Amino acid sequence: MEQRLEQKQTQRLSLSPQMQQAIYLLQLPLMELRQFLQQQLIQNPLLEEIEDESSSDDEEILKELRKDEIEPDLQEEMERLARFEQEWEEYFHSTTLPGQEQSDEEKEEYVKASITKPLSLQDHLLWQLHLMVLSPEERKIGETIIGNIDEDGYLQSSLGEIESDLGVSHEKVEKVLSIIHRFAPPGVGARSLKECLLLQLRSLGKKGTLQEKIIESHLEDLKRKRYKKILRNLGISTEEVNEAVKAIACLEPKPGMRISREDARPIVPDLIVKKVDDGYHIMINDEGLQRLRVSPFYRQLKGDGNQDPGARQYILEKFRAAKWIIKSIEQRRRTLIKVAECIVKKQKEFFDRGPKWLKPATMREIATEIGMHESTISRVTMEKYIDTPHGIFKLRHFFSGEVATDKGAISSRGVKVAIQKLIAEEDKHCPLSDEEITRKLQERGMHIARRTSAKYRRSLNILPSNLRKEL
DNA sequence: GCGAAATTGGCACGAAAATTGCAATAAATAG
DNA sequence: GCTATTTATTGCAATTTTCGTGCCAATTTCG
Repeated sequence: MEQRLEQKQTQRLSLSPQMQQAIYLLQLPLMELRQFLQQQLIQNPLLEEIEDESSSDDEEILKELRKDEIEPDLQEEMERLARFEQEWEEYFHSTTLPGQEQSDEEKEEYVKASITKPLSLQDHLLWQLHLMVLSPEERKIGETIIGNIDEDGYLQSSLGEIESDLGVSHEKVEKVLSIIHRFAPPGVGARSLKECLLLQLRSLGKKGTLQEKIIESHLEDLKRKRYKKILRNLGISTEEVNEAVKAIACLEPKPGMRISREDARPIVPDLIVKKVDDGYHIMINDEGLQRLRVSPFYRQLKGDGNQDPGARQYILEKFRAAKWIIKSIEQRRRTLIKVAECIVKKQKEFFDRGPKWLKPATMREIATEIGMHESTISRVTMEKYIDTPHGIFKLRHFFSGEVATDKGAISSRGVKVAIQKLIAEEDKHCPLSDEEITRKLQERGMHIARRTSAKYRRSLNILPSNLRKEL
């Protein structure tokens, strides 16, 4: 075996910490940007929020970047001086040295802590448990059971594990579990889908019904739509099966999801597109976003040579940080608009005619068009939403692969829309197989493989043909 | 109930696209 | 005019993920 020593020369471009932070700001969605700015307002005394709407024009902010001195009111000045002295004291006595800012982890922790956590399923169940009259032992068992319930609402560990962990009898655990089974949302604490559905039926007062019988003994047949087998075995009519199946379909297979859905936060779009006479107007949604400026008073202090060198150093540092934040926000704004404008231009048909008309597009294409790097596009479009006349979409929605057709390329999303339409129009008693769907698409000039149309169908949450078949 | 045909989906593969970790330097400006 | 300091560049490349497809085994349907 031969051993060699090789020397390799590579060239790398690296980023300054400032640039990295600018990139970090670029990828923040609106809500998180608000939190970041809030945090900066607390940490940096030189930053202040512009409250007066009339002076909050973009021009005003840009002027702030150039430094126009503004005389503050005397009273205000005195108050600020008092505040500054106090802050300087704190700064001087703090262990953090200039330039040695909080670590990223600390910042992240701070942001995490400042987000109020929504009430989880567990909190919800514990609250109900504490309303019950129970012995301390039963309460302890209850808490352990609830701790083992996943977010779907199912009990993840076996009763045996809970018994041995707590050193209590099987009967006691069974008893507490049966209490939890009566909690809301119905079906919570079940160990299987069957138990979950039966619990829900019981809570609806439907004990001993046909629905219960079907779940009890034919759940697998029900899943696979073997209706004929069910009606043969139970000796019932097609109508009865149909009715029971409809009722069972109304039950919630994942009861825990109800709670997490209730807690789901509304989507706040970062961008808004409005139709105007000759095209589209794109706006940044900065509702609730703080407008910042460097405090004119501190700016004056910065220029004042008769101060303690430590104080001067502190002000200079905070001044730079404040200026950088204001500039980065402005840069983020410009880039976001630039990318959105390019997307709207490229997807004009989508905006004019609807979701079906989405064109294929990649980040690389957009990047080349606006003269930026694709990694920038990736960061800009990360977790951001755009409000369009056709609804709110993720910015990423406008990027999709292409599928060759007889009349040029169309987006894969366009093909999905076509599949959806084909299935909506099919004969429900004799649904289209993936092979047939593929053939029909090819007739329409869309050339994709059978495997691909099957994957598209699956991504649309559409069941295979045998499971779509109705009686 | 059997066997052939039809259907579906897991796996693997290669290509393309997207994501992520780096931690500079030339040009402009201030002193 | 020289030196020190600040500013302006949203980039490059390695890695990871996604996508489209063929193969093939498992499952379902149908006669």
